[in-house]
Amino acid sequence: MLTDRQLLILRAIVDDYIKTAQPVGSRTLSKRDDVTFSSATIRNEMADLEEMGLIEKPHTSAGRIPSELGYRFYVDHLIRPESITPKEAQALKSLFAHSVNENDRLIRHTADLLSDLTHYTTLVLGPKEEGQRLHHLELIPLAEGRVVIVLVTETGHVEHKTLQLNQALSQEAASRLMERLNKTLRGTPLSALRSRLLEEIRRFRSEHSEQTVLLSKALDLVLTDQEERPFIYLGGKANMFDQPEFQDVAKLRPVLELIEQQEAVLDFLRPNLDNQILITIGSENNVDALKDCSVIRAHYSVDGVSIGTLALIGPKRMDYNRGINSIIHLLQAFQTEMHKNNSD
Amino acid sequence: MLTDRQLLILRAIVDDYIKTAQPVGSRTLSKRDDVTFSSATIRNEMADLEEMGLIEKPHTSAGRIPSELGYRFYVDHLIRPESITPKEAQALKSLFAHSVNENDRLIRHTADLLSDLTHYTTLVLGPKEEGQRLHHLELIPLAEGRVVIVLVTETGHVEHKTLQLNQALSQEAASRLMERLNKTLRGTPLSALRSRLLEEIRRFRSEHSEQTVLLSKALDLVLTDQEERPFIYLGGKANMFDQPEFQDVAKLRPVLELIEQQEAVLDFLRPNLDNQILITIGSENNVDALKDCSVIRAHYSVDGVSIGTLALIGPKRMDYNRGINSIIHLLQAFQTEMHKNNSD
DNA sequence: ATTAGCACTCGTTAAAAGTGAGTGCTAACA
DNA sequence: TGTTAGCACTCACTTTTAACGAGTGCTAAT
Repeated sequence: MLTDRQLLILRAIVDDYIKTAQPVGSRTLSKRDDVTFSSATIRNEMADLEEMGLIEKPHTSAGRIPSELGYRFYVDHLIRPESITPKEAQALKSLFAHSVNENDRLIRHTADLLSDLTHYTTLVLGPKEEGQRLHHLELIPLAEGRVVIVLVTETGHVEHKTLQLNQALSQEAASRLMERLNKTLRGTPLSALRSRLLEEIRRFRSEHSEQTVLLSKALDLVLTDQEERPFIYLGGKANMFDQPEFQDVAKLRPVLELIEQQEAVLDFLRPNLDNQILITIGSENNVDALKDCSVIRAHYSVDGVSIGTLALIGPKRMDYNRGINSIIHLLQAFQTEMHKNNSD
Repeated sequence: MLTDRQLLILRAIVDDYIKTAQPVGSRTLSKRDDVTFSSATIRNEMADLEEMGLIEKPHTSAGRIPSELGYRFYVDHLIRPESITPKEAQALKSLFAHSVNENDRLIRHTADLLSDLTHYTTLVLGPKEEGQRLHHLELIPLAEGRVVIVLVTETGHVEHKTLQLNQALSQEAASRLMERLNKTLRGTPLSALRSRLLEEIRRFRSEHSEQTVLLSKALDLVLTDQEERPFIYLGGKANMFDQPEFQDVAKLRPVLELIEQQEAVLDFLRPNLDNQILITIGSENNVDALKDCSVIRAHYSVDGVSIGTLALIGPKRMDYNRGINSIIHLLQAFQTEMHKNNSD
C-alpha cells in the first residue's frame, strides 16, 4: 500500500509530466506548494515508487516519468473528477443550441465538439444498424434497368444502393412490389430483414416469376449492407500534430494510418464496455500502432439501448482528467439530442 | 533557346532527382551512358542552365536540383509520354473487371486505384450536382413530425435529409404531395430546382395552406444541398509518409491538414481546366500549404458534359511521367464506366 | 569547343570537451 | 527513525574542432 506522501508524489509526477512532457525531477517537485519535504526525501520516495513499477526514468540522469502501470494507478485512484466549470457548462449547452435532427450529422457535430474541447482526436462509432428497425423501403427505377433502393430506419437513418437488373423494371411494378414489401416488413429489425425478405420472395415467386431476379438482387443488397460497417467519424485529426510525442513521423505515421482504416478502428473499438467509461493505456490497447497512445471511450445508449461508441485518442501522456470530464458531459448532451431524434 | 546538349542535361538532372531525391552532380551525370562529354563540360552547361533559372543548388558545394521553372520546362517540353506497358494496360483493364454501378463507389474505387498505381495521394471531386437533373423526390414521414426527404438524380445519385416539422405529416398527405411534385419537377436541373419548387409552392398554398410550412422547409433543404459541396474522396493519404521531403512533420502537416479540409480542396481544385490535363508546380498552386507540392489534375466528363476532377498530389519532385500516364489511362477507363452508369 | 587539373567551398560526420539536471549514497541532524 | 544536506557520479545535450569529400568555378592545355 502506498503512503499518503507517495500518493502525493506520484500524482504530482503524473500531473507535471502530462503538462510539460518533460521528465520530472526531485528538485522541481520540492518547489511545489503542496510539497513540504526536501528533494532528498522525494528521491527516496521516488526510488520506492520506481521499485513498485509506477514510475521509470528514460535514462540514469533524467527525472522520472510515469510507467504504464503508473498511469493506470493514476487513472484508477488519483483522478479527481474535477467538475466542469460553469462557464464550460454554459458553452456546452449552447453548442447544441440549435438541435441537429439527423443522427449522422449529430454524430459528426459531436465528434468535432469533443476534439475541440480536448484537443485530442475523436473517434465516433455510429449506431449499429442491426439493432434498428425498418421503417420504409423505396424502389426507384432509373433508366436501363438500374434501380435505386432506399432503406429508411425508424430512427431516420437512410441507406441506399443501386442495382443493375438485366431487364428494366416498370414504375408500376416497382410501386406494387414496394407497397407489398413495406406492408409486410415495416418494423422488422434489420438483423432479421434478410430472412424475412427471403420468405417474402418465396411467396412472390409464384405470382411474378419475372421479378425473382430483382428480389434476389435486393436480398443481396440487404445482406451486404448488413455486413457493412457502422458509420465512423473522425474529428480533430490535426490535433495529433500538436503532441510533442508525435513530432517524429515514425511515431505519428502508424497512428494516423490506423485510424484512417475503418476496419481497424472497428476491430479495436468493438471489444466492449461493461462499464460506462473505459480507459486503455498504451499496450492495453492490444494494437501495436497504439502502443504510445491512450484511448478513453464511452458507450452511448439511447432509451436504454446501447448503440455506439464515443472515443478519444491521444498520447499516453494525455490529460485523462479533462478527457474523462469532457467525454462524460458531452455524452450526456449528446444522448439527450439522440433521444429527441429517435423518440417514437 | 537551349541546345540539344542542354536539354539532355536538364532532362537527366530532373530524371535523376526525381528518382533519388538527391542533388545531382556533374560527375554523376558524366557516368551516364547517354552522356559522352566530360564532367567539366557538364559543369559549364550547368552554369548556363542555372543562369537561365532552370536549376539551382541548395548550397555551394552541392549538386543541382531543378527549380520550379525547371520542372515547368521539363513538364512542358521534356516529358516523353512513355506509353503504358502492356502488362499495366492489362492490369488496368482487370481493375474494372466487375463494374461498379454506383457513381460514388466508382469514384472511390478509382481514387484508390490511382493512388495505388502512382504511390501518390489522390483527390477526386465527384459530379457537381447543379448539372444533374431530378429524377425522383420521396417524402417519408417518421414519428413526431420528422420527415425524411430523399432526392434521386437521373444518374442515380441519392441525397437525403431529415426535416423536423412542427406538426406531423400523414402518410397520405406525403404521398399526394410527392406525386404532384414528382409529376411537375421530374427532369428539372438541380440548379433550377429551387425556383421551380417556389412556383409550385405558391400554387399549392391556395389548396393546402397547412402544408406551406412543410414546403418552405423542403425548399430550405434543396437550397442548402445546392450549396453543399460535391463529393470529395481522398485516396492513398498514407503515401505522403513515404516521400522523403515529408519526413519532417513541419513539412507534412500543412499538406495533410489542407487536404482534410473539403472547403480548401474545393477552392484550389475548382479553378478550372480549359485543357484536358493541368499540372501545377509548387507556388503555381497559389496555396501556401502546397508550396512544396505538385498537382496533376484531369477533368473528367461523361457524354461530353464535364462533371468532375481527378487529381494527384505529390512532392514537386514527383514522377510527372508516370503520374500523367496513370491519370490519362485511368481517366479513360473511369469515363467508360461512368458512361455505362449514366447512359439513358 | 572540350577537358584535365586544381584550389576552394561547405555540408556532413565524428570525436572531444564542457554543461547541467538529476541521481544515489552517506553522514549528520531533529 | 525519519529527514535532510552534501557530494560524487552519470549521462543526455550542446558546442567546438577537425577531418572528409562531393561538388564547384576557373584556368590552362589540347
